[in-house]
Amino acid sequence: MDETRNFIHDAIEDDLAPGGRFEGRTVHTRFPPEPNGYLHIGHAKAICINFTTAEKYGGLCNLRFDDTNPTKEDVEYVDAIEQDIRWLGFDWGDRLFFGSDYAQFIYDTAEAFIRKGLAYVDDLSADEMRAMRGTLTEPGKDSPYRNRGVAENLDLFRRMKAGEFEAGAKVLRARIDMASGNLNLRDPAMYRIKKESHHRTGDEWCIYPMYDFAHPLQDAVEGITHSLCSLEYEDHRPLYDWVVAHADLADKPRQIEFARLNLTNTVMSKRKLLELVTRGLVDGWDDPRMPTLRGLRRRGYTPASIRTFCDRIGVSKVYSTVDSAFLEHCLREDLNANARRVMGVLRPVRLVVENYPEGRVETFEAENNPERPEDGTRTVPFARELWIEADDFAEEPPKGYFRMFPGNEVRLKHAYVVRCTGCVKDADGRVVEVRCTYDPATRGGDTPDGRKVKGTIHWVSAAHAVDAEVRLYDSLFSVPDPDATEDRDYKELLNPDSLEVLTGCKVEPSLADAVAPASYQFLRIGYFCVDNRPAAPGRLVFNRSVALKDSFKGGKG
RNA sequence: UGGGAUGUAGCCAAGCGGCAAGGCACGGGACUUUGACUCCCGCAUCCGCAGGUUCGAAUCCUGCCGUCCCAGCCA
Repeated sequence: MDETRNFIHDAIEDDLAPGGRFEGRTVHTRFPPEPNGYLHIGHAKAICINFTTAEKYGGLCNLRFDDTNPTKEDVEYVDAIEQDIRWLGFDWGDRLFFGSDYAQFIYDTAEAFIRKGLAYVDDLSADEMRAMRGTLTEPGKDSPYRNRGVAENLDLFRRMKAGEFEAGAKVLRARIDMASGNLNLRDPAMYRIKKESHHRTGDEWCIYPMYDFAHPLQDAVEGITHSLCSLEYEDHRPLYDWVVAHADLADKPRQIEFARLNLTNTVMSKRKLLELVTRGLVDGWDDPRMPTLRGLRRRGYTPASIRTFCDRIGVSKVYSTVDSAFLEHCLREDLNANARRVMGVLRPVRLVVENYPEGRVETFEAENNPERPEDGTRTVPFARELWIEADDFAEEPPKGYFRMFPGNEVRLKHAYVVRCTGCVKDADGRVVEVRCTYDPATRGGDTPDGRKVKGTIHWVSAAHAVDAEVRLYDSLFSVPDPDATEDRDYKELLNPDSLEVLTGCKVEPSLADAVAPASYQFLRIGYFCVDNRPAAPGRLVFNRSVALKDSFKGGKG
């Protein structure tokens, strides 16, 4: 983590250098979510950047809920957000803050701005204000209330606070420059009237500060040195600096913007994610196909894999969309190293070992993880009748196929080498049973005579197998960039095959008591986790986190 | 002549005047009791384009082109 570099680190090191803006200071960042929705992988990037940047320089990172708009925010999200950040493994110590806690301070600062002639109360309606703001290419016009005296402004502002005016009747505006090329500087609103209960301050206030006024003050009060945010705030930086410059505070935090994360085959906007949930297009915020942290968690993503991902995608100011395959790669890397291997048959077909005595059962020791010998072994039972993957048998093998087909030898992982003798089909010609004979000399799967057996397949003893439901997930959208397709509603681009539910799957008995959040590698298939929503007693549900890579390019098996 | 950013491989991304890192994806090979993992090899004579400065430019200068963001009393 120390060797990663980006332009933010460069900027911080300049600031810390002798003569720099923050020479001798402790680097202090913050993650400032608005409690109006669940966190997603895009937030994870911001969380990682803020926490790891502070850590890199021996600094601190605060968690601050940016709750300045009572109409959109809810306490229910606060807990969820805290949980998700903790789950990722970050710790804000005792530095949990709420923007609303600074309400009085921000209000006092607003009065100070009024006294300095930097703000005025405007009676214009929202529509009138918009009409007078000008356009991208034309300057705006001064409001007729722009030159009210300090005393009148102060009086009006206090009466706004006292609740004398209805919502929308008046706003406090910064007095900057109605002709600025930067629209954010055309006398932006600083305070608006909202007669609504706030999730923390209740009915104490009926005026609430706007982000542009509140955020820089919150940063400054907390002693934030580097306020890291996304690119769309670049245009707001002059305003941020303006507020900070005129506020009566020693600290002058520096805002630095970076590009937010986009991922292929998914959407990241809160609005769209919310719509997917409310329309029932997914199974809630924690649907394993959702890019929310809760969705990823339920999918089987580990905190480590997400942090590695965020670390490796880098930080820059270029609008970018990262290939989801890279996120999957990071998950496989983590799970390959840490997930125990088991055998599970998703689409079972019966295999009968003709020369194996009926009723006989023997057991084999199977390694739990070849990448971690210290994880030891487990016992798997073997008998005459087994389940194997339907895909692992082909009456007429495609080119390059080296699994089970008549006459071919294949190894049953950990057990014996068997030779396929044929199959039994039903009236419709469907294979219902595969037949084979085993070579007793190959116990454990070795070939004492040194002969090569190319194929190795997984299996489960029919008599000992445990039934399970397996959910196969794929990408939520069938196109790389659902947001970019303007001629079609993004909901039409949902991948119809993003979920396939398989019942009657057969897994080895060691999985009988598996509980979330355990992850396993089902040999030769992929990584699966126990679904973290409570299943009916005795029922096992596995979610596929990500499939194993498969370099077999032959025809369908 | 609105303002602010940004263009390095299919996708991320280093690079900061000395002769194009790395990862993902992809292709080939080795190994293999997972067609996984691992390991090799390949993958930008070129850095949006055009000029210029320089012994030397992706890095500096000029011009052009493309893309993104901004007209909430949202954040």
